[in-house]
Amino acid sequence: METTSLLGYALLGLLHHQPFSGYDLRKIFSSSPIGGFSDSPGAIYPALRRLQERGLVRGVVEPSNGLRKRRVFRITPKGSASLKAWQGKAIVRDDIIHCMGELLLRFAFMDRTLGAQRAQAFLREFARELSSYIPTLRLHLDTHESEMPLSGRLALESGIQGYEAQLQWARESIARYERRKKKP
Amino acid sequence: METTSLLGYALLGLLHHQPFSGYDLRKIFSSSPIGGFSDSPGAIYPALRRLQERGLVRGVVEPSNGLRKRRVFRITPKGSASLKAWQGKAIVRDDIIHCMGELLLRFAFMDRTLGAQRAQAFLREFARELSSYIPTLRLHLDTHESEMPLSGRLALESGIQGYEAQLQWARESIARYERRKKKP
DNA sequence: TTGCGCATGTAACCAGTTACATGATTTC
DNA sequence: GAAATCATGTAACTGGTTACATGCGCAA
Repeated sequence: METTSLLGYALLGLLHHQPFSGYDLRKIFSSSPIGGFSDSPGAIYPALRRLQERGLVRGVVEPSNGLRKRRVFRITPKGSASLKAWQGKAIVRDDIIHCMGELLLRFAFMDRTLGAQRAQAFLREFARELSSYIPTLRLHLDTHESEMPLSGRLALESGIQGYEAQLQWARESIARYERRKKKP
Repeated sequence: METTSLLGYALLGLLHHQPFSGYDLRKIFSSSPIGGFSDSPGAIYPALRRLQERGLVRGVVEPSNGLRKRRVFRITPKGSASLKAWQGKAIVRDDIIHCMGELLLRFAFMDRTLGAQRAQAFLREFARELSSYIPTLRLHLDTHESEMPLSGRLALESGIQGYEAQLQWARESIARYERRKKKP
């Protein structure tokens, strides 16, 4: 079974917007707070090669402004389909617990791939899963409070408040899409 | 250079509190929302073996209530020292960006290792780094707003609000420690 | 001519994932 | 005697980290 790593999808998401060289992508990762991916060549170049081997991107050497030749990668139709399939997957509780960063990454490129409609639907699903999970965390905290030191309780509390902030963000974002639809 | 993985430190943190078998630790990871570690045997048993090889824990076989023998692990003085050194490290911006989960894990066991005083100091450092980082994120969002689709802006906004929630949590937690000091 | 910024890569290493193997004891 | 639970482990694979290697063009 051939799977794509989170880094792979991040690359696909960026390449869906426009073609980039490996070096460009490294700069993007090092200069912007996207996801927190490493900008090391040992991560990005092998990842691009894997995507190419699987036909999701295609790199062609282009001699840029007199400098050293750069290999510019473009996403293929197959790559675009793979990206959209990944973004469109249903959200389950386990994603909330273990893959929050992945969910945000899926959403980040969504306007330009699946469109505003689907992005809104994603946010509604996200909010639904969050609002069903948060009470179970609260319950866990209440029932195990006595066994935990203050720092442990607070660490758990931090997680809960983080989820609550995400939920609030999701609701505000849905409203933002609604407002934009009225007057574009 | 011998380093300890995040999972390794999580195990040390739990074993600092009391001895556990590998199976106990698996159950803890699968039943509680700690960090989001895997409860798979392929992760935990090798991690325990590595800790033992480096003298940070010691496992002894104890025939429990007639069931199959269990190997119970205890933290060693060297393991305890290593745990405390890790928890006591200075917080830098890169920790905020790339290792937020690690920071929370460091804090979660802190009452029982470094004490309430040091835990409070940790929270103050944490709040200081957060409050210096958040404005740079806001700036980044403001300056790059035009190039990003709505979903991209919102994803970044989500990160910022998450950090703000953490900051608020840290301040409340500091206050909680203060209050507890007055009347224990 | 030294060094820096652009640009691409490779190799050794390591930890986590998945899946499988094993074995004892209790319960139905 | 079949199944469930307790309990420990191994092996193949994969992807990211770190560090190193290389090569071009330009400016000091």
